[in-house]
Amino acid sequence: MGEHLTRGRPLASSPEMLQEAALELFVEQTYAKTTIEEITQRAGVSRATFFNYFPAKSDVFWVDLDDALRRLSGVLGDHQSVEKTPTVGLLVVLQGLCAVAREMGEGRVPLALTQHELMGSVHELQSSALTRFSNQATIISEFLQGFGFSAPRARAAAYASIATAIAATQEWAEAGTSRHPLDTYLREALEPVVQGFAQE
Amino acid sequence: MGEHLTRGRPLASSPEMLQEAALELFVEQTYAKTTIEEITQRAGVSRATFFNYFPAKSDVFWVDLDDALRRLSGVLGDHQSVEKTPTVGLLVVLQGLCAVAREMGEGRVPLALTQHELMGSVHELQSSALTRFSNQATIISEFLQGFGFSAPRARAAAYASIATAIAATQEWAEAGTSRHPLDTYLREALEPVVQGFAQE
DNA sequence: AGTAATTGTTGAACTGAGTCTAGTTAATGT
DNA sequence: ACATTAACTAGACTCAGTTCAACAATTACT
Repeated sequence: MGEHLTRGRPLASSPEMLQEAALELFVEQTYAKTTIEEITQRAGVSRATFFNYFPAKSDVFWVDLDDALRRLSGVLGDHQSVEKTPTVGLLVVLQGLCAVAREMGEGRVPLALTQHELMGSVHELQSSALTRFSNQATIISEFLQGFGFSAPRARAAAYASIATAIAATQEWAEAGTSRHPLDTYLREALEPVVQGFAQE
Repeated sequence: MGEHLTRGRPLASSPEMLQEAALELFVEQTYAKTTIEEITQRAGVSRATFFNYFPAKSDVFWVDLDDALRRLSGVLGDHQSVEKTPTVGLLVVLQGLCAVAREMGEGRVPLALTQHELMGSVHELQSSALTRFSNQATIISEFLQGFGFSAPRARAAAYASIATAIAATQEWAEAGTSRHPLDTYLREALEPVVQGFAQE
């Protein structure tokens, strides 16, 4: 009995536990004033252990969004379409974004989206945000190259799509609770980008 | 004699001096391994003084680009056009970007552009990059609102334009020395964005 | 049962950015 | 001279993130 699924000493915590502890503290006393020490104390582990679960304090901010972005990558990776034209590529990206956005509406909404004002003030969050942008851009850019985009144009289209999606998401976040679902905002904002990069 | 233009103790250094010292060190031993202590030592002032000239170490990386961005803001701010339509607004932004890019070709090229690989690895640079993005986005967004864009669409267009300009600039930087001027890259990359957001 | 291998936890020391403050220095103005 | 202004400096401090060696808890093998 007591058989674990893995070898070695079992984990004393989990990303979820740490995230929960962190979120409570962020709410109580803001992100900036919360130290890793406090987070790990509340979760019942030591400071050093934090870094077994997250590479940086800012990453607890992104757990849910990172999930969503992984799902998006999955959707794009799995996609099998007959017609490999630029237009189709762009539409698949748009559909993927919207699908992920819709799923999110049902589950919990990433902190990174609800608290996006913090991006303006907290350096660590800015840094971690750009990392996400960059990673997604690479994925989408490679995806689009599979649909006949040249490398430069794929990069441009990927950057534009993500940036526009962020703009839309910020509008959505700022609109408060009484608003349309996120994917409506995404579709409306991205329409010109898809149009523009589809031509020719 | 010896009259200064200002009261009080005269400055012992300047942003340019510090930038120069910093650049030498960055080249000699990389950005990450260069400490503020070393930079100020080479410039002949104390560590604390560094923060009289720059809010953060990463800012020495941006001096030239910040200049360029200020010129862009100037161009947009000064602009007086008869026709205040969305299309014109977008074209003015594009022209502004290209003008600034052309001027840059003649002067010194910002470190932030030539060393953009570093953005991938150095947290502080990522953070400072996003700050610039955000500031420019606000400026361009407000500018576009003056041309009949709704606030959400202005934000989307601003984000898309800047992101695409960055994509183009990265292509240009990676193309090495034998390449077309930057503004050619910008025009080509931004054409779809302008097209897309110009349509009604 | 004993022991090796594996994996996670912990404390401790360290680096370096950024903040803050109290005290000093060099200029101008009166 | 002396007051005022503004910059410089040294030092202490906080905290994120890194590194490492010691230790603890589990499974696997014999």
